[in-house]
Amino acid sequence: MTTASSTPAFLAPANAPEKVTVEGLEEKWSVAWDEAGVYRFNRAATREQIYSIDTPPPTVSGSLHVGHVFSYTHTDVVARFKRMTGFEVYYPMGWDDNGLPTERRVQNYFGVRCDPTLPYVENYVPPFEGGDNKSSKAADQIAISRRNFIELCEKLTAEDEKQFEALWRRLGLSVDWSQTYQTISPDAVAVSQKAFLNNLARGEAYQSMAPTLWDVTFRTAVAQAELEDRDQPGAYHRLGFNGPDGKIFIETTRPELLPACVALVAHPDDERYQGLFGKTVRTPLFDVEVPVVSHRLAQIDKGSGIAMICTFGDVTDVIWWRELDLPNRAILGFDGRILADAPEGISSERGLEVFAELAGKTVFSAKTRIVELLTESGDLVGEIRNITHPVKFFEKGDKPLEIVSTRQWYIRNGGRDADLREKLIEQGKKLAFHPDFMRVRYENWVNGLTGDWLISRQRFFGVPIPVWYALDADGEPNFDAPLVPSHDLLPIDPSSQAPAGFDESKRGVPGGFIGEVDIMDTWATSSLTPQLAGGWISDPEKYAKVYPFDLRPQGQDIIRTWLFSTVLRSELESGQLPWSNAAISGWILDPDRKKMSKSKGNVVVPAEPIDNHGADAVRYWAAAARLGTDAAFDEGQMKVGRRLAIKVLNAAKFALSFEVPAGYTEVSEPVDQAMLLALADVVTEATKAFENYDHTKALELAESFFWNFTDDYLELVKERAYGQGGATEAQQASAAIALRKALHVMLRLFAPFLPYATDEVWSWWQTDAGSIHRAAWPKASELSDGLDATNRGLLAQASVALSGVRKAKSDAKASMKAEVVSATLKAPAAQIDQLALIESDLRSVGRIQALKIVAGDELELTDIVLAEVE
RNA sequence: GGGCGUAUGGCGUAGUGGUAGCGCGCUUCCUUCACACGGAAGAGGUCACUGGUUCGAUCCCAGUUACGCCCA
Repeated sequence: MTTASSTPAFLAPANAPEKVTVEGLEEKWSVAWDEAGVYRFNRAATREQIYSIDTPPPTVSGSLHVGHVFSYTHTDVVARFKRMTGFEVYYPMGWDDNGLPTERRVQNYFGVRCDPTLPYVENYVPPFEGGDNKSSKAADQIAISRRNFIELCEKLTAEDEKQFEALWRRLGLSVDWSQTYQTISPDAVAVSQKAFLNNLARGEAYQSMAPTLWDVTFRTAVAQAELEDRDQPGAYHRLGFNGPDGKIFIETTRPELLPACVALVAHPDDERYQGLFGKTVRTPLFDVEVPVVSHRLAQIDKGSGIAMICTFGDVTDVIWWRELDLPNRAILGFDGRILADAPEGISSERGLEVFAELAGKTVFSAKTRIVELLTESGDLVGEIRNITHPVKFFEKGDKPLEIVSTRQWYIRNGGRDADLREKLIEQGKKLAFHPDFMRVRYENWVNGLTGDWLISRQRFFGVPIPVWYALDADGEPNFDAPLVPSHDLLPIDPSSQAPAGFDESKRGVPGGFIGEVDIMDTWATSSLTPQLAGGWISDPEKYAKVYPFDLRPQGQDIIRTWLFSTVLRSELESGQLPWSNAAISGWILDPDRKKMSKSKGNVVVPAEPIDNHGADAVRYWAAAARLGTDAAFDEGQMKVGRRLAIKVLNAAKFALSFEVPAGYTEVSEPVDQAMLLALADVVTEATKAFENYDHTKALELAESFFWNFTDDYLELVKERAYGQGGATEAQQASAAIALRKALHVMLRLFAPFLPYATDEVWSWWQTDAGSIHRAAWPKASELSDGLDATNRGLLAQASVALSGVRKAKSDAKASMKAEVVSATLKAPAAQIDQLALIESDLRSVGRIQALKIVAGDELELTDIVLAEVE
């Protein structure tokens, strides 16, 4: 409460411009906020005073679309609310410049490619700059070192980052722009490597030689999280195997893997094959003896019920191979072509001949050829049946994944460890998801994990796995005991730096060492955004104050990747949740309810709606959609937002135009008190909604109050506020003070949504208070203290009466300013005394010369007699 | 095939176990002393479908259908 001696802030003299407009507010205020450091994080605050946000780093090599504007606005609204409620908000911005999109963009833009075996070149100048970003041929690209490649990446992404930042500033994100990070910066590499080395030291990271899902285009291993099933055309081929008692027919979609066949399998309960289990059959063409085995995963009703197991046609083959302890006769190379040498097992002259013919062929050509051969030999019987079936793809790839045996790095994620899985589920229960049902997606993913997290990638651009391997006297690497760097040397690149105790001359020679050439999955870095954003290595003091974070905003599509992997790394590293709240935004759909995506070509560039409608308007549209709910791109909503912003400016100018007669500080009139009491309820409810991460409801409450305020209250009291209609000075002052008090509160309720319009108005009269965005969030008690609660509801009654006047005039097609000679207000007996209190205001606004108030059933204005108009 | 979500006037959306709100659009009007980037009044909905619980269901339960997303 203000004391009697000081003038309350809302009574400060106001200086509104003659003509108000939303035009130009963005340029004016984004500069002003920056100069005043309104959003700068004050690191002197204690942990309890800090609200920290693990902001999603946008991919800078992609382009922004309105979906980004949508979800980042949701976060900003929360940040602004928290800042106003007294928190010191840590709201950094990251740039994701790691990964394949950037790699490809740099290749095409500069005409280079990365070869980590090459040495670094000082002051390197690329062959050209500004490629058209269409794919250039690998053969035309100049090979350069990893460090040079990364430097070019940083150069290119720095440009993108500037554009992104400019857009975010225009949108009004209250980010502290001195707190940014990049996922490919030396610090990010060091953070990723340190976390990895910790995982290794604790036994959570390990290597394994295993069949691995492999993308032949990108020539890299692919993790479970990057898989997707796509329906593909395929065909069943019926092949005859030579059994002890004649032909055994199997059906396969992959006849080209016949040389990799290691067994036939049927279900243990399948009557038809009981006699064959334990016996051997011979493969057609290749004459290899393979056993007939039983396994529960064999499907009785699929094809002939018996299938061939190959190394490896699909993930089921891997399970059979592992569980049944079968030999490995892999025939596919990393390039997706049939290997030059026949696998062990093929020994017949004809078998070797056939294999030699297939060697070097792609899977596709090999299939064509082997079908011809099988047809000639009569082993392929019946018609080839075309089908459509789901096939595993790398989500960024366009060829089906193959399975090859490779040495890879993994991090334990609970896929093979029930205890860890249980712990992760427990952590998920402790995390407050907004909306709550999103937790189920997390739990489904954790429970559906089938293996550990494969983190090594056979790419060049990214965070190197920071280990070396000692070479023995024969030059064979010892993979079981990797050599690791000490943490103070991070970041390191094992392909250009030597491990402790060696120098470069020992690289690749017997008794020397080799560096690991693989890099990490980009999620291995992204999963550490709390550590990156918080300064785990670079600023431990700050890190202690912001971690665990308070909020992780993100999209629903990356719950299984980003959210899960971050929870995992945090659990492994510190045994706690990385944040206490996860706010999940929905999708932006185009007006036809289709998800916006680049491939559909229906993307809206975010600068356009901001240009057309203004930042406040675009923010209004975004904020009107609840978390977790998809929203349509709706320019109509933006127009509504723009109208709201304009109305706020105009209503404020009007409300501030009424002078408060000197000496008065009280809101004495019942209807004025009623308005303030109603607003107090709005403050209570809106605050509650915000605290529940329901910004939409907070906006709705503020908005609907505001429109009532302008449409009814302002109309009702303006004559009195002007001092007309026989109002006393005290009555005039009551209205003028109430208007200012209400405005003072409403502006703050709108500030998170309409940062530009609200700060503009604030600056007209709250000149000593600084930006509204550092003002205190309103409290209900500011309004309701000292008021008579029995006046609550009076404004609603006045509105009903006011509607009656308007309807009568509208029906008569008369102006709202038409004179009314007489009218009768009927009201329930209990309300008559109350209504008498606003009789004067009602007569003023309605231009009613004589108003009778009588008892009736319900509140109603009747017997309206309009003055004669010539 | 499994999981999750959604279904409310032409469109976009709130909401509640007891007469269904709002915005856009539409119709009819009204200006210019805050706002025509405005204001007023009005028309328009059997709350997807089928059952169940209940005195009463748009809301709770079960099932169906459609759509979206995720997973297999």
